Amino acid sequence: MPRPKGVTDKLRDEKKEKILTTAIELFSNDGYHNTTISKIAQASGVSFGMINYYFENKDNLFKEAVLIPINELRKSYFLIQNVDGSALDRISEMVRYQVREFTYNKQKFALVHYVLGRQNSFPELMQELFAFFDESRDAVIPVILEGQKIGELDEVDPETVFASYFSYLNGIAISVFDPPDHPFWEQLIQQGIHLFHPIHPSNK
Amino acid sequence: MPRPKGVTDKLRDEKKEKILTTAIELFSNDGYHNTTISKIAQASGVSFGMINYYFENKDNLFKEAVLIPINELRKSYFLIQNVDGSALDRISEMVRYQVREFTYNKQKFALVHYVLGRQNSFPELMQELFAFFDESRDAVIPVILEGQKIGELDEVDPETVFASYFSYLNGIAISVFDPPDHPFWEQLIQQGIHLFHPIHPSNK
Amino acid sequence: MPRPKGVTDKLRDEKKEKILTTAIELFSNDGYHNTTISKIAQASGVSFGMINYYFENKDNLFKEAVLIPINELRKSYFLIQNVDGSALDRISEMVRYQVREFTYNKQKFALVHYVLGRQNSFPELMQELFAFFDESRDAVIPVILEGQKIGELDEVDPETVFASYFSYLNGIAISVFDPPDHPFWEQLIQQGIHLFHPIHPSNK
Amino acid sequence: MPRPKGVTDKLRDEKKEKILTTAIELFSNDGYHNTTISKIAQASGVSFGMINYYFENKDNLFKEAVLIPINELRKSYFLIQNVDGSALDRISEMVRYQVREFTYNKQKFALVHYVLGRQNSFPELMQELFAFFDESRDAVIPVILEGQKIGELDEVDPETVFASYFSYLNGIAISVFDPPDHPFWEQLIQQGIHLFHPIHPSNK
DNA sequence: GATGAATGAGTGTTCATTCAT
DNA sequence: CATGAATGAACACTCATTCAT
Repeated sequence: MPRPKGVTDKLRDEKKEKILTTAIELFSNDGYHNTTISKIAQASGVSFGMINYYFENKDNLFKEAVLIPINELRKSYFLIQNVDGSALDRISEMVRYQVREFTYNKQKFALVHYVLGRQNSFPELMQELFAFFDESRDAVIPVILEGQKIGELDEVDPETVFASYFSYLNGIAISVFDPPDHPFWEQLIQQGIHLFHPIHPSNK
Repeated sequence: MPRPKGVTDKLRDEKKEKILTTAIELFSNDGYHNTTISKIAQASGVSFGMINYYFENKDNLFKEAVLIPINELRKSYFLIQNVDGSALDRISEMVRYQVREFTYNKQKFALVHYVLGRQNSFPELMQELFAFFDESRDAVIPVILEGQKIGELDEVDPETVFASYFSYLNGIAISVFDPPDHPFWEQLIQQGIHLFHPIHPSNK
Repeated sequence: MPRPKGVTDKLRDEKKEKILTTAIELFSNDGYHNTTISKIAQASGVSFGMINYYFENKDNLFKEAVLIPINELRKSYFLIQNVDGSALDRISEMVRYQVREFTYNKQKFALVHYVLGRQNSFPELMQELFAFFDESRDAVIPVILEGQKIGELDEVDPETVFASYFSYLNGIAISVFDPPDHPFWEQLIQQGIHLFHPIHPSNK
Repeated sequence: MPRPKGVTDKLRDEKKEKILTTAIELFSNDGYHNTTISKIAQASGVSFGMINYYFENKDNLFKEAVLIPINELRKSYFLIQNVDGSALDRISEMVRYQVREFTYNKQKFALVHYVLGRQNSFPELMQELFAFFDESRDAVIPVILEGQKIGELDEVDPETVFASYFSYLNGIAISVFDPPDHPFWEQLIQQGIHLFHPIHPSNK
């Protein structure tokens, strides 16, 4: 008697999940080519035939794997919309949250940077990343404008502010190696906020 | 009659040079594994066998190739020491120069970021990069301190300032895609300087 | 209440039948290796697992599939024994019938020729084909002898005549590509009869 | 010092030749899929890497292999044009030569029949085979017409005669298994000639 | 009986490395 | 020095077969 549909689906999803988690880890540590399908299979406790069974081929697996951190990042940008407080408060909250995210999940985002560095090899994923950038910008710029209006932020071109912050985030992800809870990160958070040109009370 | 020693050496160096230039281009465009030795041979007009003759093996070639942009970056940081003007002037000059460098030679630095993303695969190069970071910091921090002393810069921890600027530079290299001469870059330069906390005359 | 034996058997046979029909089509169009079990399953609307359940393994399925056209051919040769008319009439009838068969079912016989071309791979099926040849010869030669006796056919070695006709049939099956109802086929039928050396009235 | 060009080329051609001969044998005995590249490599005393080096991929090797017997057949048809004697003499000579060829090189032609049976899989080779059929027809039909004109042959549609002879040849290649020098072949040659409708002296 | 998930042997292909010339 | 032919390890992918449910 064949397994009932629901059970199969759940098993399937759990297994896919496990494979993807492992794949993200290996792909970001070792790169696309040094990560073989059988390594992923072994590390995720699945027979290597199943990888192709679930993901069709290695490229597909890679794409699905990269989309996961991209979508997590995606969510993080919208945090700014669902938080109480003034514009600057919300920006600070977002920066703090994202820097932490990037810190604690360095590896995961390494995968995104891998794609950024191999634009020619993954055009579809690049599209996804561009779309992600646009969405993020559209989420953040209104808050910047609001902050400038109420005098919390200096009037600097919001596009520039956002692009520089976005770059900064990516930059610390690839070039800072301090361990997650090091106090240094708090200072990097402050520098991130600083890119938004907050007006200090004493300067008002 | 054998060629005089000097002439042979020069030929040899020119050929190595040519191979390395080509290798940097291919490695950064296509990644380590998609760049085959025979592609490099063909693109640099050198016979296939010579590449191994000159560089021992592919890994060596890659390492030598990556060291070139690293060393160019290295030089660029010391610019700050050989320029006239106040601390802030020198910092501004350096930021402007480096942002331009990163912009015009995006590809070349992509190679460095490739290594940053593959720490496990290239431990020796990582050492090189860490050393480079330290040297750069040691070159820039005295100028920051000087600027703070003479009241050009707000007193923010210099280590933090440098690390954030360094990250910012890398970040724009991987995530900004505007063409080199786009006016947007000027604004990104300003944001770079802003990370050093210059005190605006009006605030003084 | 279990199904009555007869009903189950019938279902089973219908399913096997359906699988075999599909298998013949796919095997002859695409060859043994390009025809996968799951393609057969899908095309015949049977679940993947059932194919192995019914046929044990792929090789068995192939063998059973090839036997079907062989047995159809087998029947066609005996037609000659159950037809009225003179020896030449019966030969003519057989040739016409068989050429048509080969024409209309080119695909089906392609499977037999596939085996003929892969003798080493299917020794058992080759035995079957040799047996078939012998049976066919034994059915046809008496009629040839009869025709020669009554002066309808020239006295040529009946073994030779049969072997050449048999080859001719196979030959047109693999090398003539005109569509089934093309008038050209009638002329090929005449050439088939000609191999039996009929004595034309005018020559008598 | 690199090998002189001529020497390399000769070595290369000899090796390609050896590989092709082996490939023809294996492909015709075992079919496309049961013949692995490493089997070919082993049987021809070449490292398996060389096969891809010389032939790019398995498909190409197969194509080159099939073209060899096709081109040999091609030549054999033109024999008819370069032989002395009456039309019937020349036809007889051709039939004898070709039947022998097919007999002695059964294996080699099996490859051609393999392609004939897998039309969908090898469309380019099918084009080649159709072209070959047309060329052969164009070589033989004038001789048939000549024979009919001078009263050596009965006036039967030359297209039909040629097509039936062509089929006959292919048919004996796939369905007659007597060893090459068996006297039976002589009789099969006679049946081949018979398809051209020679007028026997006694009937004239 | 019936299903399709799971397994892993087998193959084509790529490519770094070696080495004869 | 220079060349490119030769080798074979390594990998992605396919698919027949098994078997739990």
